[in-house]
Amino acid sequence: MSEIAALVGDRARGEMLSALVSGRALTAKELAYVAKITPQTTSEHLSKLVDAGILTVNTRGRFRYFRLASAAVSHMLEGIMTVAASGRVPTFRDRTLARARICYDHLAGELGVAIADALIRHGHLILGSDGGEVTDSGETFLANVGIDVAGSRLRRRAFCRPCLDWSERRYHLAGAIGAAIADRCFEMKWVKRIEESRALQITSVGEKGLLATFGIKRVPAEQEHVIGEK
Amino acid sequence: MSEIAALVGDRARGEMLSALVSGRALTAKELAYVAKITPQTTSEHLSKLVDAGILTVNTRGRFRYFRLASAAVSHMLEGIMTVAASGRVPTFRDRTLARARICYDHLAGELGVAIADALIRHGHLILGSDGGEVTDSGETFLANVGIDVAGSRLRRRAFCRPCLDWSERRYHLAGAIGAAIADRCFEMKWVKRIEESRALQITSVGEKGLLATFGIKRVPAEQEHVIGEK
DNA sequence: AGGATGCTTCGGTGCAGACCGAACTGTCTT
DNA sequence: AAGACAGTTCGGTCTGCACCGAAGCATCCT
Repeated sequence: MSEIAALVGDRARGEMLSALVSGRALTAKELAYVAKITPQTTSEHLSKLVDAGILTVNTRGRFRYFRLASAAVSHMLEGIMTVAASGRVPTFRDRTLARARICYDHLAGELGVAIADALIRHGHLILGSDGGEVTDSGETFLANVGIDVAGSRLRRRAFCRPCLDWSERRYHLAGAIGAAIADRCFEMKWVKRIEESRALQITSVGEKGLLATFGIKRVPAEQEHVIGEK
Repeated sequence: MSEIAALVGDRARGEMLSALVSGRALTAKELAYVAKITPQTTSEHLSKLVDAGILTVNTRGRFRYFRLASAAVSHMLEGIMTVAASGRVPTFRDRTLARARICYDHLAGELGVAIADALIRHGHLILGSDGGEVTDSGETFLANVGIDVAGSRLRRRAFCRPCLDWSERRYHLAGAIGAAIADRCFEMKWVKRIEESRALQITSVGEKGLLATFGIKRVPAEQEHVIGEK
C-alpha cells in the first residue's frame, strides 16, 4: 500500500495526477508543464506511474497520451483529496471545484449531486444497494435530453456512488450513464472546463437548460462550504 | 494532496495505518512493534500523522492511544489499498480479509455486503440516493437482534456506501447503524478478530446466528477472488 | 535528406527525511 | 524514594530519490 501512496506522495507526480483527474489524456510534455519540471524527470515519473498500474499510455505517433488507468485510481485520488482538504481553509479554487467538476468521466460536486437527485425525485432513476437502474420513464426522459439509454452502448444498470469527498457527501451518478450525461452536458455546452483544471463552469445556456430539464436552480455562491466529517 | 499521500507513502507509517484500519486505538509502543522501528522514530511519525489530521490521540496516564481521525481517513486508506491490490496475485491473507473484516467501525468484505443485502431483501432497509433509512420492520427486526435503533444514540437514517474496494464492489452498511451492527456481532461472539489484523473470523456460533437471523449461508472458501475494475 | 519535435536513457549532484543512540520528561508501582 | 515503563527531544548518519544536463532514439514536416 505504501508504495502506491508514495507514488502519489511526490509533489510533481501529485500535480500530474491532479491534472489527470479531469479524465483527459495528456501528453508527457503537458504533464511536465503542470508539474513544473523538465521532460526528462517527467519521463521517469510517468514510467513509474505506468509500471504501478496507476496510469495507462496510448502512443499516437510521437505523442504519448497518459490517462488514469481506472475509476479505482480516480476514486483513490478523490479520497486522498478529501483528507487533504479537511481542516484546510477552503480557497476560491476549492469553492469553484465544489460547485461543479469532472471526476474521471462523470459530473461531481454540487451539480453532479443535483442532477442525480433530480432524476430520482422524478422517478427516472432508482438506487438500490448495488448501484441502481434507470426506469422506463427515465429512459424516455434521457432520450429527450439526447442520451440513448436503450441504444447500444449503455446498459440500464446505473452505477452510483457517493463521492464521499471534500465537497459533497452525497451520491452522484458515475459509471457509463454518468459519463453519458456528462458528455451530453459538454455537447450542449451547458458546462465548459475552467482553465486546464477539472473545475467546470455552468454556462448561461446551461443554467437555463438545467432549470428547464432537471429543475435545478442556480446554487447560491455564498453557500457555506461543508468540510470534513460530521 | 501529495503531502497527505507522502505521509501514507512511508513504509513504517503505512504499516501503522494499516493496523489502525481495524478501528482500534493502539499505543505508540504497539505501533512501533507493527512498524518494526524504535519508539523514537515511531514518535516522530505519529506526531506528523496527528499534525496532518490523519490520527487523533487520547492520552490515558502514561499511555497515548492513537486512532484514525475520521471515516474519511479510513475511506482514503481503503481506496489506496484497492489500487495497491489490483494487479497483484491475491494472497491467503487477502482472501481472509475479503471474507470478513472490520473497516474502521463497521463490517466489510463479503460478510458486510451479505448483511446489507439481507436487510434490504427483507425490507428492513431502504437505500436512496443519499444514504438510506431503516424501515419500521427493520426497527423491530434489529431490536430483536439487540440493536435499539429507536433508542437514543442511533438515528434511523442509515449511511451506506460502496466500499468500492479490492474485495467487493458493492454496498455495505457504514455509519452509526453499521457500527452498531458490528458491535453487536462482536458482543454475541459471532465474529472475532484474527491476530492483530482487521480480518475477522466467523465463529461457529456466528455461522448459525447469521443463517438464522439473516439467512446468510457460509460463503464457499474456494470462491474466485474478484479483483480490479469491470 | 535535414531539421524540428516529443520522449527516453544515462550519469552525476544534492537534499529531504527515515532511522537510531543517548538523554530527558512524565506517570505508575512498591 | 527508587525503579520501571511509556513516550519525547536532540544530534548525527546515511540512504533513497527527485532533479537536471547531455546525448540518443523515434516520428513528423518540408
